[in-house]
Amino acid sequence: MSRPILNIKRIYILMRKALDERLDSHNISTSQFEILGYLYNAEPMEQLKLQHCTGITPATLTGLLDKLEKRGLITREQSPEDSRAKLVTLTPSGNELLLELIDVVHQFENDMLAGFSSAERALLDDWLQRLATNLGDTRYGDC
Amino acid sequence: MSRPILNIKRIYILMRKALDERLDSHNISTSQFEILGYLYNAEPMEQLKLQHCTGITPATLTGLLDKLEKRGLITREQSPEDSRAKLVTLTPSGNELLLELIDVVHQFENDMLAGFSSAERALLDDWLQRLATNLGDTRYGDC
DNA sequence: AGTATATATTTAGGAAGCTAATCATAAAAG
DNA sequence: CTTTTATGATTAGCTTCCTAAATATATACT
Repeated sequence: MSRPILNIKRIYILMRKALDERLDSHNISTSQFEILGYLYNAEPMEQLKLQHCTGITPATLTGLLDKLEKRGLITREQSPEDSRAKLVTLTPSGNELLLELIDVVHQFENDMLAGFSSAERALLDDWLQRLATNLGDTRYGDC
Repeated sequence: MSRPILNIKRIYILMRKALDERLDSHNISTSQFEILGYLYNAEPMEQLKLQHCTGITPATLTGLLDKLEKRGLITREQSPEDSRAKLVTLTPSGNELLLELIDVVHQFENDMLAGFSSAERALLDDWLQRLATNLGDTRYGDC
């Protein structure tokens, strides 16, 4: 019987494992990559905006940023406009790493989608978005 | 830019959260449901076969079965053919619960796929299988 | 101003998955 | 036989994610 939930779960677990292997030499996780990606070529960004863009919860985000900060890939500073908020910025070293990661991830996605035509990839992308929306995805569009 | 990996990750996280909410009153997780499903209407099954069917690692499976056993939903007994192996069986109480869960999950999947036609659902299912295969899925077909 | 409420982040603690190491039993090799 | 190797399950420990509660600052209401 068709059990989409089990396939999604399986794909996620296999994907993370395979991707973690490829990113292992860079000592970075999928979510960490995601965060760096949003900071690329952007102004310093409030953590709150990163939350909205990634859908990652505040508590999780704090932990991820702690690690990135310790490695010198980002900086966190108090926002001058709101002392509660912190502004996150990509460091030059973070920027350099990100450029390498983008290649690795792009190649990985390509391997994962082997056998899918461009049209199929576009449609799959659309469908994944629809699934996320049906599940109550709250990410914003301006990211 | 299209980032299928981030969409898959997001869908998985949202899916588990939403499904956990619906299964919460039954106090059962997605993976626990998956295991019960394979035991439905089947002979006692070796843990090893459950591993192959679900793709869950032995260590994780042990923990999940511990919980199911404690709740009296399954039994574990030494296999007469191989004293290392254990045979897992659904109890009447487990069977009863499973019947309820199937309805909940079916409804959930239906909600998740809202807006998808039957043909689209079939194709999506096919594509998810292909993704899993590309990622090195090792589940067997005879499950 | 002073109090109450709301917001941005952090801390603490839990669930589910993983790998690596261990234990017991089976199978294979000498 | 006895020793080595392989296999089924478990245990211990890590990671990533979550929720709920705490902290600090901002905003709104008398």
